Amino acid sequence: MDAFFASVALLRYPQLKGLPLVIGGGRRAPDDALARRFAGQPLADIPAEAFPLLKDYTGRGVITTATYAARQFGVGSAMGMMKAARLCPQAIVLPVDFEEVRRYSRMFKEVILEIAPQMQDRGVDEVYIDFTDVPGGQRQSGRVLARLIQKSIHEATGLTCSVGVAPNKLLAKMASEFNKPNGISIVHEQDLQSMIWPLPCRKINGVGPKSDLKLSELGIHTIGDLAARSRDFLVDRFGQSYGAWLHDAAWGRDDRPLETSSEPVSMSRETTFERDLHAVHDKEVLGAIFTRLCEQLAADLQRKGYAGRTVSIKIRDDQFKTATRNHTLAAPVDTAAAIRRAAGLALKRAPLARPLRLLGVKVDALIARSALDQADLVAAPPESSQINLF
DNA sequence: TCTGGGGTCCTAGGACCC
DNA sequence: TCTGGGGTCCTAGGACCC
Repeated sequence: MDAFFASVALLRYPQLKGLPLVIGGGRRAPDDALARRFAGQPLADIPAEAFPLLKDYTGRGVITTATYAARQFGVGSAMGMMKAARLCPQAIVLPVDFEEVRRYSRMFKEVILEIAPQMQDRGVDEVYIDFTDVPGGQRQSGRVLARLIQKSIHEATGLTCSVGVAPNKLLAKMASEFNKPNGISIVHEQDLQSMIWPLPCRKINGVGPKSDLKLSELGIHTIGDLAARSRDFLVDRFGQSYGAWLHDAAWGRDDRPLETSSEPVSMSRETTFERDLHAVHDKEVLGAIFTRLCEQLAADLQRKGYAGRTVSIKIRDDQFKTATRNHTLAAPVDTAAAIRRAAGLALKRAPLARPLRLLGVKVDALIARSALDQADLVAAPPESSQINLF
């Protein structure tokens, strides 16, 4: 989906179309005040001048999505809001409306499933679709079906998307980036040299900043450079698994099947504080946050019907150093009290000398509740046995 | 100028078992 | 005398993705 979060916001506030708009910013909801000020009026009647600007933003958030108008100024996903504010102070900021985003996510996926039932979910705004057995899926190398999907999604939601068609997921993902927004791109096996090899290695889904840096230190900048190196060379420097994978990726080889369903492995909740907090000095407020995270996580698990045996905590200090500790139980848990107790044991072993900016709780090794004997779930401990760390 | 939140997968060392 | 090989589980960190 093209600039998904921002596009969803523009459906609500069409008067902002064409203006630089940035979505993100964490808990703070900059349009709360707006909603109060214009209560009772149609949202589309709120003048663009009334919206909050990036230059007035203060906080620790990052950008989730920027509109194409905002991207012209060099701002983009994952950039800190304060940095973005210097690059494009006049951009309008809106928070992510998660409920609305999830609603449109379900809508566009339903449209696709009606047309092509073999679909793999890749998060809120992305899917893989198998065209193979869809009637007409091969016409004009898939262009006809791609166009039908775009048109159907647009009619149902008002949103645009970009489609890449290729022999496998790796190439299709790259192809989908070629012609944004609202584009279609087709990559055939024989296009590898002309369309894929000139691209920077970073364009491979699975090559991030660290590997990209290491590659460029080896003089490998484009995917063609990568393809020119031997498998052994790459295995020697990147390990058996990743090295061999890099080599295959450069040659456009990918035999991963489409996964139409999957079971969750972990669930977590974490929060970055508005100001750094210290384990001793801010004991009470940290303790309250800790308990709240456990309650939210338990609610998530119960709502989705899962329990897990490994409970982890995550902390990040003022120097952005992250540490995790975990505790594995004999039986899976899904209650706030049991999670809090196990997380407390893990937290006791964590380094807590420095001020903290983030605290998180995670449950791993999940098992569907339906697959569990009720008796396997650890009963909530009595109040008196709770460990109060902070 | 600091850098969200929710995930998956991989690596590597150590304990422990046969 | 100086010490196997294989397997599983647990723990911690890290790369990467949306």
